[in-house]
Amino acid sequence: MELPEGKVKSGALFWCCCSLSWHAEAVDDIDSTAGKSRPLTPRQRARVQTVADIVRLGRQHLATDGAAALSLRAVARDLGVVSSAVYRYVESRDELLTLLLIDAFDELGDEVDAAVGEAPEGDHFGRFAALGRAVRTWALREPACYSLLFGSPVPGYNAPADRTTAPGTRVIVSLIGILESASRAGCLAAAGPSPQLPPTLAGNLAAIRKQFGLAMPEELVARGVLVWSSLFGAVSFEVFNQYGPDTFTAPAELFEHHLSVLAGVAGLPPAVG
Amino acid sequence: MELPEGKVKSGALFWCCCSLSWHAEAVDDIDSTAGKSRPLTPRQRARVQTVADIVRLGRQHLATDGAAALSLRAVARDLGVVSSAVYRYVESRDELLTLLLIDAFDELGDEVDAAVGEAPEGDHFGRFAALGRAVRTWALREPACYSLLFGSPVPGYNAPADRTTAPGTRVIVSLIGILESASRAGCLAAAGPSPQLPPTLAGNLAAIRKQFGLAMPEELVARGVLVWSSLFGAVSFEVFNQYGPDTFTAPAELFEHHLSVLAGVAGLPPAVG
DNA sequence: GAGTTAGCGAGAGCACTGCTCTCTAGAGGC
DNA sequence: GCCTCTAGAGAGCAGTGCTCTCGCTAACTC
Repeated sequence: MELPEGKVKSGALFWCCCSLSWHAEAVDDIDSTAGKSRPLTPRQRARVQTVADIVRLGRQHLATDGAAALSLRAVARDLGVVSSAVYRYVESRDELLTLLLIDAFDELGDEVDAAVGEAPEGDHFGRFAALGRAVRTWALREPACYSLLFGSPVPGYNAPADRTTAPGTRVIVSLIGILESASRAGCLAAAGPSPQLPPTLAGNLAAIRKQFGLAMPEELVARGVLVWSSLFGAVSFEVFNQYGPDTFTAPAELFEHHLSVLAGVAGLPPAVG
Repeated sequence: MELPEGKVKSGALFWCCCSLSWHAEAVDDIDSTAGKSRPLTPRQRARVQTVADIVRLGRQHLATDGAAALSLRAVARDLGVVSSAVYRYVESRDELLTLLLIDAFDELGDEVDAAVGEAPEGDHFGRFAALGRAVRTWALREPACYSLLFGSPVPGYNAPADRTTAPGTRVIVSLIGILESASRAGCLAAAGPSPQLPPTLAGNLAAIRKQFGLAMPEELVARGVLVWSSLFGAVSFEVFNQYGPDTFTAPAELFEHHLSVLAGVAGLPPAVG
């Protein structure tokens, strides 16, 4: 019934302040009091450490068993503790999934930001390609995390939008930033003919432009959205093995080809001079 | 450990004769003897009917609970039978998943073929768009099946390649057929500049061309693969709710836009005159 | 038609899951 | 040094996949 719920619930291109759950609130309180130069008590330190251990072990299990098979009891065993004890730190299995979701989204976001940041400011294609390669590299390294974020929804699990929307939108925000700065530099123009935009879609795209203060035209925003979903489509096909094992023996070459073509779709010039 | 295994194991663009498993073999034997005009025995008829009922109930549960939560016990309850009884008909939960996988692949393939067949032979864009719309329509109607086929792999489950490869490749085979006939009609040409193909990728694409007897150049085959993964990327984003609920209020319009752009990427002229 | 066989369903059981509850020991805070 | 309060243990409930045995009976064989 609630299977087809997505990970990013309210406005993937929107986000607001994170209101944290009860456990996270506790940590948040700790942090805020720590900000007032009061050090953590030993109990608080132990608690933070234990939650971190649980997330770390959870990620290991996620990598080996997958999201749907993630077992709190197994995590408890690895932690050297009885199963009921972990409920002191994590409200439920879903809460642990949420923590892992945020962890993974942030790791992906960090790696994408770092990769994009390494390319020169004016090399728009280079920054776009760096983003794409960072997504692919992370996805291939962490297939279970990638599945959790971009694969089928975990049955019965609904990600809390207020905690996952911000980390979950970092890649598209970064991509839009790259395209927008190319547009402002006069380096963004659709190669082929552009279809006429129907009114509702045009309105949605106008809202996105307004929200981000974009100078690029709506048609190019629409193409950016297509490139975004196409990028993840290509990565998903590779991570989920949809090509079959023998069809492409050098998948990185195929991906580079796709990146070149997609850059053209987005309106980016193929390379810097 | 075995999570990141895909659904289509050996050569997604290849396929061979299906060798069926023990249960399916039994049914196969029935069919072949039936071919010799010997009617099914009452037991055999009952057996075929029961397996069909199990698959039907399994699909219902798949739709409501998702693949990872698919429970043989629940299916048994709905069948009005104790859980151990269904093991007479289905080897394991994984076997049921395989049956559902094949069922879903075939349903998708049938609907795509029917949609493509309705468009005029020479309307290459129309046939391409019909394929895309059929995939999207089916995916939105059967999100759980779509998740099973194109979402994260089910943990611990490995689809048997010999039984799933043929039904699993029907969409890409259809897409390649559309592009090839456009190419033979002289209606296929890449719009933008084409990147140089590195040797390994060129070799893989040459193998695909040879396998299908394609006249279209390798660069256009590569673009076809990109369009294929992009199509499913767009559908996945919509089915898995990656856009957020409020970003695009008319997702069909967005998809139509994507189809137009993707047709250009593949080298198809936007519409028939 | 009698005898045999094979398939079928029931039921118990094992190991596992998420999660709740109660109880106790002892570390932390005063 | 005392008291509180938290962390962990352990039992228990309801569910899962799957295996095994047992008895019934429909179907096949002679």
